[in-house]
Order: sequence, then C-alpha cells, then structure tokens
Amino acid sequence: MKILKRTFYERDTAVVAQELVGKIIVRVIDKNTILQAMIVETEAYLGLHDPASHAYGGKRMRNAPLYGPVGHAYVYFTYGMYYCLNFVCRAPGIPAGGTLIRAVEPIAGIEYMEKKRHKHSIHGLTNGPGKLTQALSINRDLNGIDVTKKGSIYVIDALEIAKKDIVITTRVGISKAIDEKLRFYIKNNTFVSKK
DNA sequence: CACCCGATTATCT
DNA sequence: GATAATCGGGTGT
Repeated sequence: MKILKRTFYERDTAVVAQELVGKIIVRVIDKNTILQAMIVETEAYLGLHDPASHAYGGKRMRNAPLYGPVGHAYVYFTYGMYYCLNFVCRAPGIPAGGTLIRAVEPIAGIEYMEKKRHKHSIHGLTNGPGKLTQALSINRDLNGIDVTKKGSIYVIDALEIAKKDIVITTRVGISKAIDEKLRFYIKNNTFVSKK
C-alpha cells in the first residue's frame, strides 16, 4: 500500500474529493495502536468563491491551512464539541480548497474506536464527520499536518471505486450554495452518513 | 421513521 | 449577539 503523493492533492478539488472515496486513512496512535479506515463519503469545499467553504472571503486565522500547501490536514472545531477532518487539495493557481471527510468504514483498530465512541458495536461508529474524528482520536493537534508522509496520520492508496458505484449529490449541513453537487459517497455502503 | 431541540464554544459581524 | 461543514436523545406517529 502506497502513500498518496502530493500530486494527488494538486488537482481540482472536486476531482480529488471524488477520488478520495475508497482510499484509506491510517491513524497512528502509538506503536501498538494503528487504526485504518476506508473513506466512504466526502464533500468538496472549493475555497475563495464557494460561500459554504471556510475559505470563503479570504485567509484568516482559522482557515489558514486551506490556503497552505496541498496534502495537509485541516482540522476544525465546530458546534462547541466536534472536530471535522479535511485534506487540503486544489489545482495549481487556485488559492484555497479542501475535502471534508464525512464518513469512513473501519478496517483496523475497531476496538479502540468503539472505546473512544463509548459503543459496543460497529453500528454508527464512524458514519458522520464528528463521529469519525472521535473514533480516530483526531483533534486540533493534527491541524496542518502533512498527510503525504508517514506520521500520526496519512492516507494510502487502495481499491479503485468504479464511477457507477459513487453517488454524486448535494452537500449536507450547509446554508449557502446548497444546490452544488459536491458530495460523493459509495453506493449501498452502510457507513455512509444519513440524509 | 419523522421532527425537534439542547449541548457548548470559536469565530465572525 | 448569532451562527456553525454535528450529534444524540426525546417525543409523537
């Protein structure tokens, strides 16, 4: 399994968001605890001209990573209690952009994830952006980290998901640009978030 | 299953 | 002062 290179992230944000579906997030907690999960749902946030993007309206303290180098994590805190994970990606010349990871399917370290989520089963473990960060122990400490190098979090290549098995639809939980079809998920996958 | 609402705080207006 | 790229628990059907 190969780590996704920086060039993977250096393309149109919507294309990267779609192609991230099926890839695997590796989260290294410590030597004995290495979590793996396949990305099953993403959303593209296009940046400066996308009203729903945190990057909309220009660079500020919170959204700075979206303006930084591609292939890095952007982790933000929301609703007073949840973290959400993004990967910075955009075509050359575009000022900002990123992909929100909305849902993953656990592969390894499931017991650790259940413990973190205070659950006894895989049901509802990682089918939401706030849930998966809790399961994978993702917080502000990972904001800005390079995910193209082996470290505490990185992304590896995996199976190619056929285009016919990916659903493209509108984004969730936003109040602006609600008609843009920038959400991507694997058809018939039980770990995709509801709605 | 549908809808409603409270939790809790960083960030922006 | 309001809102937010959310979630889980509650009530009613």
